[in-house]
Amino acid sequence: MINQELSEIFNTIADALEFKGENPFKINAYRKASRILKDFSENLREFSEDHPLTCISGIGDGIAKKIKEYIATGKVSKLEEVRKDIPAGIFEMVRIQYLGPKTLKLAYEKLGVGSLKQLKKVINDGSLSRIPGMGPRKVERIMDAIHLSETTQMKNKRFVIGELFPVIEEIVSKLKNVADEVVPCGSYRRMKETLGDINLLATSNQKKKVIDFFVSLQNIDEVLNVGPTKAIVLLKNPSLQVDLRVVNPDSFGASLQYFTGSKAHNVALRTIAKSRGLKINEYGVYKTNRKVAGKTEESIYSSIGLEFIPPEIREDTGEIELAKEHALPKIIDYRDFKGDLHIHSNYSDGIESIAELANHAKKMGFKYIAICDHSRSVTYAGGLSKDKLLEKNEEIDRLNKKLKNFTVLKGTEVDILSSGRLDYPDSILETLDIVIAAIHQGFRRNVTARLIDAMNNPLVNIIAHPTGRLINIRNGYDVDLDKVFEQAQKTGTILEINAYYERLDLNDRHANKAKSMGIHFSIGTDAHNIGMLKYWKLGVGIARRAWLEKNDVINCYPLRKLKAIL
DNA sequence: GCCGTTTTCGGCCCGACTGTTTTCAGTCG
Repeated sequence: MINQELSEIFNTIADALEFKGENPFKINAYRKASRILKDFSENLREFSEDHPLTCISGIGDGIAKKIKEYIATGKVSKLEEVRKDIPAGIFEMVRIQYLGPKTLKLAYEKLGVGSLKQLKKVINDGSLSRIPGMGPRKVERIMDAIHLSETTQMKNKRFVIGELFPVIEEIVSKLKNVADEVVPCGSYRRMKETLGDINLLATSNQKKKVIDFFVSLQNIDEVLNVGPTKAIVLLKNPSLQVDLRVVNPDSFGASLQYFTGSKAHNVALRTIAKSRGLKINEYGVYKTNRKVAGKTEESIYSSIGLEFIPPEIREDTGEIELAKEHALPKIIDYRDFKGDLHIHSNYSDGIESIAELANHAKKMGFKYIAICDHSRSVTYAGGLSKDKLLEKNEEIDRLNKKLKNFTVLKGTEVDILSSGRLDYPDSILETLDIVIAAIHQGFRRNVTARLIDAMNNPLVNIIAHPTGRLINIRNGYDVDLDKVFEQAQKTGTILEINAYYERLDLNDRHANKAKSMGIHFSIGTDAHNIGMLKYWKLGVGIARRAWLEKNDVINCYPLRKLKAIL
């Protein structure tokens, strides 16, 4: 993907300039561009055809020119130029913790170190620690970091957010024994689909006590960093970094804001504050030495004239400009969610009975659920024969008579076969309240055409997990999403945001694009057991990141309106 | 290299922790 490639190129240019000791602000401009392009929602090649690249905030004439050069020629001459006289090994070593540009430059100039192999040599023979400015402890730290980077292969490894739910929950509940408040922040609070680390914020007037407790928790492999208000540890299993910051209760809002990020969002906020003669840090907002805000997160935003911005959209992708105008859309709230529309029961490959699922969902506060078991061809997942499906319908009818203020919808996740046909005839689909069509086979066979055919059937309400990707496991189907979106727009077909944590499909960027075309969405956990129902929140999180509003998501509709749209 | 509710020039977020220093540089988030 070209965006990714350009992102890496500008990051490497930044590394090179940093090694050379050039203007830090110029370096920062490249880093910023790298970050922007990595998360940019459109394909840059196509985007550049009908937009000036400089309309992207953070991309100016210089970088725009380099992007165009890359599109035209497949290379960026600036990159060739700056890395010409730097050994290639430097670019690998700079990824290792504690090996920054200054340290690498020192080792290069004094000892000619240009590769990891050479670095290890000067560590082992003691020459590195004899350089002025270095010392035994610094060298030891570097040695550990090298070891870590070689043994764990966790280079840039990001964890799927749902996998970390239990890990976060456990640490938070333990910390609550010693701290007043404990809140997970960072990309978890922003509901990104993957997390690189865990950031925890605690409030307490006895900070040291909280920190001491934290660094002595079980399951800690190594304490990387510990001070009076902050500690960083490396967990054993899973092997990831957890940062804890402890502040006084009166700084809670400021710290929450600071620790939630994103970094780009925070930098933009602090810049606005500065232009207004204010200073934002993690303790509050200050006018010279007087604190003017900090207790709540809302107070931080209002102190610099901004509307409150929900965590999930703090990515500096236009939310700040709208907040200045007090014109942010009212994005879907977790409380708007009325029920899960994609659940499997023990009729196919789920664990629990429909009654058990219904009772549990009702306790969770849902108003309805849809039971959408697999269709007959999906034999490996216990797909239902026609007769079995009709039998299931009858069971649901009986159950609905007994349930109060709760409804089970009769559904299916019907397969779109390799031939392009649906796995049930229309006469069967007609007996259902909700029909989700999905591809589980033939991932490379005319996927786009098959999806379009399915959408042309008026009995099909929803397309499940439209791209078929599994995060960190496999790429999606061979599908042209633009065509799928066009067809969904034309036919009024609803697209699923599958909330299972390995899918999250559509993702935030796709959903945002589809919304702009007026497409509606349904959120389904694809739960195969009761424990998976809780991941509905991930679906809403993705919807929020996609800037969807209540009306865009059919799970927010009361039952009558839901049935009407189906 | 980017950007503009002081500006097309002259700024560019802010602080914690570590280690090597005797007041601060480097790295990280």
